[in-house]
Amino acid sequence: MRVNSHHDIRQSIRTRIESGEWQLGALIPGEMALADEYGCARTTINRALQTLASDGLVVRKRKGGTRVCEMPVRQAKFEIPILREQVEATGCTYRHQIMSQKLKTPTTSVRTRLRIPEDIKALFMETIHLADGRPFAYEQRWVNLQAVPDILDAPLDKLSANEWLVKTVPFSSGDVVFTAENADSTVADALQSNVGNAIFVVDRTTWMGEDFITTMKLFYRDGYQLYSSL
Amino acid sequence: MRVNSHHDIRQSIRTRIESGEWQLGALIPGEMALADEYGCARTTINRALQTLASDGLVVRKRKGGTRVCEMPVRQAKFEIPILREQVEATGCTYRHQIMSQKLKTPTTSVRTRLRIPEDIKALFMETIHLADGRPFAYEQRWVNLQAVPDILDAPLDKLSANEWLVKTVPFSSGDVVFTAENADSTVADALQSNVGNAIFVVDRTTWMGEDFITTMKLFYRDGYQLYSSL
DNA sequence: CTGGATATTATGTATGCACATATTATAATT
DNA sequence: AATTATAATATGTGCATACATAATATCCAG
Repeated sequence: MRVNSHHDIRQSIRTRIESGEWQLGALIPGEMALADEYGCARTTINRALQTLASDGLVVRKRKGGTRVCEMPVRQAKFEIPILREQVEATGCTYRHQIMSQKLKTPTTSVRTRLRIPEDIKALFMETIHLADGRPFAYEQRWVNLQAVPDILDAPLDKLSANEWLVKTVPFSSGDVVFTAENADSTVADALQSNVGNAIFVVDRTTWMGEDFITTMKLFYRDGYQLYSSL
Repeated sequence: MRVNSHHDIRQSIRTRIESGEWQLGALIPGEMALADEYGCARTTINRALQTLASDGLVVRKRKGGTRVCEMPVRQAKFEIPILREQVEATGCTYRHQIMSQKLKTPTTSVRTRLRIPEDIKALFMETIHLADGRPFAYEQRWVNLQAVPDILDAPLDKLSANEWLVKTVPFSSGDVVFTAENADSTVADALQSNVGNAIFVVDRTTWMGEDFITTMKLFYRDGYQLYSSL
């Protein structure tokens, strides 16, 4: 078994940090010293430490040396899956149903988010995503037609707007806001739930470079849980 | 300006991918070819590509070459801050108040989560976290005393259990579940809210190696938003 | 004592080289 | 034709080296 791979060394150093061998914020030995200790080249240690740094476990500074991160930031990470995949992952059959789809003048808030001029219309659509025929999530979406005019020709009954956009504009950036809201009658109706029920809501805006593409609000069915680990 | 750092090259390749120069799933030139094109060593290209791979932008396979990721996974990432910091980041003054704190026999569900034997008690506490004197979040927490007996000696009125645990067991792992719940009378009371209001809830369990340390449920005040970007 | 030039130091990065390893393509064998 | 060796190939990794860069320490002049 190779024992001098940057991989092994990284794991070893990680363990030593987590075991408390070096306190929070403490300076750990320099690359030369570690290379000596592990019997490898400085390059290898460097690589291991750089990885640990990008993982947020240590902080490195030229001349200052490497020290254990003072306040190890707990980062939760999770994937934002396409709804189809999210549903199919639970073993259910996915289907979606477009409730409405029309060109409308966006509200001021949407206009601001998507940087749409005042007199321009945008595509508004409501979709229900179903798992085994039961409502899984209700989606309200605005699409900026100036950014993606082609969506009007897309077969949105086959492929959800979400999927079409992911395929068409794969490398967009975005932001996400999670909230809890009480269902109003529209949402309760769409999800076959009751008015007032607590609904997990995801609000997402997506852009690519200068083009603001879409903003949507996703209301998950009662009891939905978003799981993550840290 | 240096133009041959792996950093620059990585950015360049990233841009070329995002611009669509190489389609989704397409094979991109080999390391040798790119090294030639950029006029640098293969090592440098290798490093740039490895970073891109760990970012999930490309997939690399020995002999298979490097290709643009078929299904670029959207990953949202966010930090789980200490409540004090979260409150102070909004410019408010943080204070917390312990409502109750006692040794109790945990419920079956908690016993399972924390791997506590049947006849052993655990520490249960309720805390209200305040921002400028107004309720910000209500916390229900169980602490496994077999894992961290010292918490009984901690000045929990000065330092919240959360902070004490982070300082004492800094490198623990955990999982997190986000949900929306309707406030019951206990929660509504603690948050000075109304029964039935939609509450954003975070449920978290933390362990370190084999030791299960704590599990807690955090009820945020009305209108709380968790923000993230992708 | 203070400000600023200078040396020192730990990490950052690029390179050439050698070899390892996984995977595919091809050839040899049954 | 199917199976099994073998070669070819792109990436993975380690090393020695050289130089770059940022931050600190030191020393010297005023």
